[in-house]
Amino acid sequence: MKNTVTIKDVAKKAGVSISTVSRVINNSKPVTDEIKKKVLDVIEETGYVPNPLARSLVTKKSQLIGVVVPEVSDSFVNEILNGIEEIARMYNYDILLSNTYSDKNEEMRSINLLRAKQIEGMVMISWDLAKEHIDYIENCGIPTTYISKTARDYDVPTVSVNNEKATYDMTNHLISQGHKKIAFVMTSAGDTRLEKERLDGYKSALAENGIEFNEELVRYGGVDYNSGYESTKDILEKGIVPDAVFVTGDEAAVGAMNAVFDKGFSVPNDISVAGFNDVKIARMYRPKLTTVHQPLYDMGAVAIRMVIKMINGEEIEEKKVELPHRIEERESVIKK
Amino acid sequence: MKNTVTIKDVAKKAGVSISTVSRVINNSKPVTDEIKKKVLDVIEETGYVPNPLARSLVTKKSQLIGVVVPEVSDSFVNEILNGIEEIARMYNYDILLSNTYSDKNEEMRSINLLRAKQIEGMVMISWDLAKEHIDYIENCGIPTTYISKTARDYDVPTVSVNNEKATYDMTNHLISQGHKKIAFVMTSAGDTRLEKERLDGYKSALAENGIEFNEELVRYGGVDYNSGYESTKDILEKGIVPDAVFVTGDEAAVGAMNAVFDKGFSVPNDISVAGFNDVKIARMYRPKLTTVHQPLYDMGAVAIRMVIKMINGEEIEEKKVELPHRIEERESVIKK
DNA sequence: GTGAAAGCGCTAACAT
DNA sequence: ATGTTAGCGCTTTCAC
Repeated sequence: MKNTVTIKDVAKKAGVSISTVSRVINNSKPVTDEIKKKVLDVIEETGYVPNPLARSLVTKKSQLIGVVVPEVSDSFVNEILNGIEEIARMYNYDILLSNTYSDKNEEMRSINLLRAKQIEGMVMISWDLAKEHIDYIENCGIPTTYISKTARDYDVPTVSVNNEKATYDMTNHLISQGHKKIAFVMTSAGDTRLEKERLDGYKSALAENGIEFNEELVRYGGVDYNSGYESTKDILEKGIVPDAVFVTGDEAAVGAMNAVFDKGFSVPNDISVAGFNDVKIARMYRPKLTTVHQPLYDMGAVAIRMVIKMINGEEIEEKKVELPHRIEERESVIKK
Repeated sequence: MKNTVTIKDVAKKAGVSISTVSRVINNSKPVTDEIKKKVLDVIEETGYVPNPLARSLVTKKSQLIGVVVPEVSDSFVNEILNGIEEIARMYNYDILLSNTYSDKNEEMRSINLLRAKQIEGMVMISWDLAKEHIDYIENCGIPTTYISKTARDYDVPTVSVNNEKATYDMTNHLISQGHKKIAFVMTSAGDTRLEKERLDGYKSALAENGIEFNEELVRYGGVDYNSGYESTKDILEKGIVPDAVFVTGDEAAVGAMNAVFDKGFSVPNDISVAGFNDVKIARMYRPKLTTVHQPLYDMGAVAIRMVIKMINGEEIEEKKVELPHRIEERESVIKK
């Protein structure tokens, strides 16, 4: 029923040795044109497809790249995934996918599972990647690129945008629109470099414009809708009414907008709201979300290209790739 | 660097034959407790992991299931994917993912790629699956479950909700809220059974309530935001102002709401809008979308369970699985 | 330029 | 209960 025709069958039918067949399918050694044609014909005729398992067993190349993600259904994740998938396919790699639900144990389990499957490389997407896991991966020698808030702290290949600059830019934009009291809702909780960078970007924009930093205006939470909602609600319930709230994630920013609505204010008339990432929902929600655009598809594409380079033993000129961001002005921020 | 310890190494170190090692790791034949412990110790100590490639080569089992999807970033798709992923992992299968972007050629390419990778089974998610592709898959003998608007027309395993009933229910709900002039925006274009079922559901609810069917109120389009937007805009621009618009997809329904807004109407005060699927955005958008809830996660879970059953040669009692739906009343539909 | 043969790491008869 | 051996389908020396 299934593809049961092997290299042996082809060899026999073509009246040559299996080595010759191997040579023509891999173009590994010169073969007489005539004999090559013959073999190709037989392959065509029989519908022979080389068994990659057998091939991998000897070459130690699986043409498999593992991708571990916190959750496919997160839009930040799946827009990156699109880029990974497309480039991988271009290079004839297949993607082995693994969800971790941001669970540390699941994450380790995924790594091991993928490793056992003989993946040649890996793209690791994680909100909050533990140092031990990075060490473990690096120790296994699996060529890996990281897209993670935390991985940027270590000497491993990562791709991201310039978060400090991006945060700075948006804060500045908000200020330029006349906003002074700007709440800052961060979609991360730990003490990571990314967080520090973002906070720095926020603070320095404030400072440059002579606005005093106010700890009460900042919140730490998760990337999801709910975190944004709760953080913003909390601010409002503390009696603070900011001019604008800047949330470092779009789904969370939508949560923030809803919290503003639910507290009886209007976006953007009473309070402006800005996001970060520019995922699909930023364009679908009304008011359309003003946000920091990250080239998510490209980030995935670049990440997997780096992995493939490493697999091929090529040197990576730049371990810390930073892609350009921009402020995407839409409707949720207006001049005050 | 990488896991280079093989079964041979373990055998030598444990002072037994490789068959014995094989037996303990597979629990395939009885082994003396003492010797088993010894082997286990060595495995522990060396960090030995069996090479699944070699194993697959002989057993002809790859523990790989292919999943082909139109696009990971579609929320309908990725919520299903979550279910697939989790159950697959439970059964120790890995997921090989392939995006088709709804392109017929890419779809065929994906099938062949996955097949070459020796997948044992497949879940096929497609908006509009060609008969030839189904035939091809079935002909290859790859155990496959389909989640597709079109596959339900054929004698292959599928999972879905009862679309006629679901459409009927929502239309009825709308009518019960006092709506009479109900626009029906479908997220499919072809002449498929699903489409017919949905249209039937819509029509029969109308008929039962003595409302005349009006061709001018129905539109055919895609599943995306934009299709919903354009279809609804078109209705409004034809000078038709419906009481409600029922869109058979949530992202498209959000598009519909925005079209309503952009034409100067309010949802739900002027026009009610209902969706289908109940994906994340239905809960995030304001007004929250009243929609037909489909158990997407479960659909994925069931689909892959069916595939695994087929792989194991078990009989599938029910080829056409229908999961329960329900009307999720939120804010976008109100009494007229 | 082509074929023979070894071997990748493992499982599954077949012996013992 | 354990060891020996023959492959699984392929690539790759190594001869010719």
